Amino acid sequence: MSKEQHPVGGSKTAAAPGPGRPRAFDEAEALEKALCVFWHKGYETASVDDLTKAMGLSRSSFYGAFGNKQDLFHQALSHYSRRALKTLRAVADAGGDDPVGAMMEALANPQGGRDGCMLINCLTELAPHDDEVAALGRQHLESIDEIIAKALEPSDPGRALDKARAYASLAIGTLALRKAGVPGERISQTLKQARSVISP
Amino acid sequence: MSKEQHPVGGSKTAAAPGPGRPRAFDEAEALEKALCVFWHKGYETASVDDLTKAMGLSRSSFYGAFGNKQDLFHQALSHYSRRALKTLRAVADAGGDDPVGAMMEALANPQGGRDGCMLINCLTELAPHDDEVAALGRQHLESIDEIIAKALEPSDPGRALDKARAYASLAIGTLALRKAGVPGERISQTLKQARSVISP
DNA sequence: GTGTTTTCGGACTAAATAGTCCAAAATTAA
DNA sequence: TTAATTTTGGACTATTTAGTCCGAAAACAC
Repeated sequence: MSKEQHPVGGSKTAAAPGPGRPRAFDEAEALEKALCVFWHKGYETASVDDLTKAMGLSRSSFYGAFGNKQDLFHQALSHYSRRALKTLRAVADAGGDDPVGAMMEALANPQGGRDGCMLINCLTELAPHDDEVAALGRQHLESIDEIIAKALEPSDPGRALDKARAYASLAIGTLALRKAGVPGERISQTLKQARSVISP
Repeated sequence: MSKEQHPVGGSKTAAAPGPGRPRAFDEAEALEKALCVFWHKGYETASVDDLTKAMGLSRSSFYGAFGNKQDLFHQALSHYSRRALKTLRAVADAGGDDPVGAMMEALANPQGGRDGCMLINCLTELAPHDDEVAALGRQHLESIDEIIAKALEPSDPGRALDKARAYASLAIGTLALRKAGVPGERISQTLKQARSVISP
C-alpha cells in the first residue's frame, strides 16, 4: 500500500536500488528536456503532451516520477536558477579585466537565444499568481546582485551593492529588447554604450 | 449577404447610425474591461468566458464586435501602448526640475500595481511567437527611448539617446523586482540609488 | 526458479476551451 | 405599418486539457 512516491525531487543523488523494476529513463535528462519546453513555450502554453513527448515518457512515468505539471515546473525552474547562478559566477571568474562587463553581457544574452532568460519569463508570467515562483525570483535576483557586488567590492567597497543593483537591472531590462526581436549584436552595443555613459 | 463586419477597429469615432439595431454597449468601455483582464491574467490564461463576463457581453456580441480573442487582444494592446506613451509624455511635462527621474519612476511603478507593465508582460509572453506583438513592442520601446532622450537633449545633446536607452532599460529592469513582490517603495529607493550612483 | 515491487503503455474521464449558429427581439428607413 | 438590417442570448460543437486507472511486463531479493 505504498502510493505516490515520486522520488526525483526527494533524493539528492541516484536513489538506493531497492527491489522492483528500475526507471528506464534518466530523471535528470528528462527534467532537462522539460526545462527546454517550459523555457521555449512558457508554463501555460506547454501542455503535458508537449512535455511527455519531449521527455520521451508515457503519462504514467511522467506523473509517477514528477507528481504533476506544476511540481515538475517548480523543479525545472529551481534547477534553472541554480545553474544560471553557477554560470554567472563562472563568467565572473573568467571575465578577465572586466568581470562586470562579462556578467552583464551574459545576463543580457542568455543561452536561450530569442527565448531570453527563463527565470525572468516565468517571473513575468506567473509570479503574481504563484508565491513559490515569486519567492524563487526574489532570491535569484538578489543572488545576481550579490555576485556582481562581489566583483565591484575591490574597486568601490562603499557603493558596491547599489552599483550592482543598477547594473543588474540595466542588463535585465535589455531582455525586453531581445524579446522584441532586436538582434543580440545591437543589444550588446546598447549595453556597452550605456555602461560608458554611466561610468564616465 | 453582408457578413462578419466588426467595425470597432475600423472606425475612428462612433460609426454612422445606419439601419438596424444599434449596439447596446459602449465599445471603448468594453475594450477597456478586456484590457484589464489581459493585463491581470495574461493572454493565454484569460479565457473568453473571463473576457465576456468582465465586458458584460454575450459571446455573439463579443465575436461580432471584436472578431476573435486574438484580434481583441491586439486592439487592447495597441490601445494600451498609445495610452502609456501619452501618459509618459504627460509625466515628462509635469516632471518639474527632474523630468527624467519622474519618467523612470512612472516606468518602474506603472498603474497596474503588482501586474506591472502590460506591454512588457505581453512582450515576454508572446513576442517570440507573435510577430505583431514583437513589432508593437519594438516600436513602443523605441518611443520610450525617444521621449526620454528629448528631455535629456538640452543638457547633453551629444549622448542624449544613449543615456535615454540606459535609463529606460534600468527602469524596465526593475519591473522584474515588482513582479517578484518587492514593494514599490523599495523599488523607488533602488532606482534613486542607481541613478545617483550612475551620474555622480 | 518464486514472490514482490515497481514501471510502463495507453485507454479513459471530466472539465475547460475557442468558436459557431439560429431564432427572437430591437431598431431604423421608408 | 412594413421591410430590411442588426444585435442579442444562449445552446451547441469539436478540440484540447490535466490527470487517473489498470493490466502486463520487467527487474530485483531470496
